[in-house]
Amino acid sequence: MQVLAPIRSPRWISTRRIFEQKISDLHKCTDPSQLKQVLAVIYKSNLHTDIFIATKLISAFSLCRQMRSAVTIHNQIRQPDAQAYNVLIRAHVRNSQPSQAFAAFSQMQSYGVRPNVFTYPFLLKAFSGLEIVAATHAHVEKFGFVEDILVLNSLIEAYSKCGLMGVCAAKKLFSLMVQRDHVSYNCMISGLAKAGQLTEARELFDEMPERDTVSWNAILDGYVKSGEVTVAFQLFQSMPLRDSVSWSTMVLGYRKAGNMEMARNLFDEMPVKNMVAWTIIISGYAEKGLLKEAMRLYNEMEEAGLKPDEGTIISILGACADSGMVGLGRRVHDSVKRNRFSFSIRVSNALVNMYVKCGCLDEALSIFHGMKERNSVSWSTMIHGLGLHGYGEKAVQLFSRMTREGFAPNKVTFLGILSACSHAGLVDEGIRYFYRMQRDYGVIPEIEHYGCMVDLLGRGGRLMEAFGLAHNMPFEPNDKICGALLAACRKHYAVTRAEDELKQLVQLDLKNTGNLSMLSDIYAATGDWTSVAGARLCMKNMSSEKPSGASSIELGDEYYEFTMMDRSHPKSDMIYQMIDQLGEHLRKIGYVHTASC
DNA sequence: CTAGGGTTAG
Repeated sequence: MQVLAPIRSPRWISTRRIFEQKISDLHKCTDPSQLKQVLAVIYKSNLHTDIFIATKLISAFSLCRQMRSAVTIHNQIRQPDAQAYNVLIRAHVRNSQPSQAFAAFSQMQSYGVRPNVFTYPFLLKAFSGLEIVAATHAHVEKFGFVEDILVLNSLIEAYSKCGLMGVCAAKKLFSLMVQRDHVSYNCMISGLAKAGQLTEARELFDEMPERDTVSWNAILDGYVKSGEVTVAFQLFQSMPLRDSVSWSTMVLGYRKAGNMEMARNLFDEMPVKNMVAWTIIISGYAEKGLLKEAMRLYNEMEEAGLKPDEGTIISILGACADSGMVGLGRRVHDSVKRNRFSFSIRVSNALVNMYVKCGCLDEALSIFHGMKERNSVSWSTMIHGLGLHGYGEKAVQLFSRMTREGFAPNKVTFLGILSACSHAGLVDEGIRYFYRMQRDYGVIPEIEHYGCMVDLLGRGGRLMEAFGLAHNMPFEPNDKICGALLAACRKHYAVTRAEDELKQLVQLDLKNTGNLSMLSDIYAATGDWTSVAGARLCMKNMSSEKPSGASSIELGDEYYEFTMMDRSHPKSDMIYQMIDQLGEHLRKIGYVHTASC
């Protein structure tokens, strides 16, 4: 970094003014080791207690995820003022540490430092949840900032992120505002659009005195999020000014509608392609299983001199995980290493998840164990991953290690450990976790937890308990629950015993081909071939409405996806011949195929 | 202070 070049020895620094000049550009420094050098020089000159210099340093360290240094510097300020706290709060928010942000705010109050109007916008960014936003609102009233447009805009934004109730509160606040600027309108429009209240958002948009591009983008996003690409596109075409946000929103809209051609056309036409647009288009191809295109664009992006940012990496890795594209995943992993993009927790989590989902458990484990810092997502992902690969005992061990290291398991962690127990046949262990979850950790079971439990009991052969739980749980059974019950019946040949209950449950989701396929297996096991034919016919009729599950494999540079009875491959005749030969061979060596499973 | 992509759950 050029700014730092002149600061070579303490001799250069005679006065604080020189430092001020050098330090005003400090936030441009993205290399932690360079920052540490600067810090050393500053310590020598004993200027680290200076508020101005310290706040600059906190900002700079927080931008390259060096929060420990940022906090240390803050603690050494002699008499921190509101600005010093604001910077610290923003630093925590930037690094996804909402509870630390709140802690800083509390500390500020306990030291009697009065917040200013800039405190709340930062603070509110850290919060999610109606209660905490409402509490902050009360605080704002107590300290007499209710007239400030900056604070009110932030409150509207924060409220409208809290679901329908929050949007109501935001509307109320908005209507009571004496003065509104374009930001107030934009916050409100975006909030309404995100809550799906498009008509109201549109009305507000139409009545706005002045529209800049941000308002258009907010309403555009609303239409895209609710699946109205055509309306969005009409709006897009009538916009007076389109920026990269408008373009990328439209590209996302078409990707979501499954229209990658149109998404690609728009992407190609984009005057300035930024990281977000690249991310959307590459993840789109990856999500659809179009490995070559995804790979080609990824290379093209890097050749254009663009370095993927954290969002890009996380997004593409997520798409790789969903489609099993370990090749692209490795490619992304390589560029993370090459660009010395320090492995943030979220990037590492995304990598662990990708390797787990692509079947590379060893690589997932090695990244997980190499992480300097972990959060509950890291633990949950790894626990679930171990379970997925059949290592139930290891998952249980990791769960204990997680709690020993002071991480509170959340509802997702329990889904992971419950499914791990289920896969490994650890029935009693699983039941214990289900109770501990509620008693020791106050996690209230949701329908997914009941799904895991039904699966756990069912697989373990405790069918009646499984059915009992499905009947008595405080939720209506869904297709997942039915699926778990059907799988259990199929596995344990408990056809007649469960049939009545089953029929009742199956009514719920006849559209799920996976469940129907299991049902037909069960009929086959009892020799009820008429019902088998019925179920198969039903599936065939449905196949036009809903795609059935597909499997995929990556061989060399090619990625193949295939479904049941798939004949799309040019060599499918040969493939099926090979399958027949394999079957013949298996029969010869004594394998008996059963119609059930 | 306002707009776009983004890690854990069958």
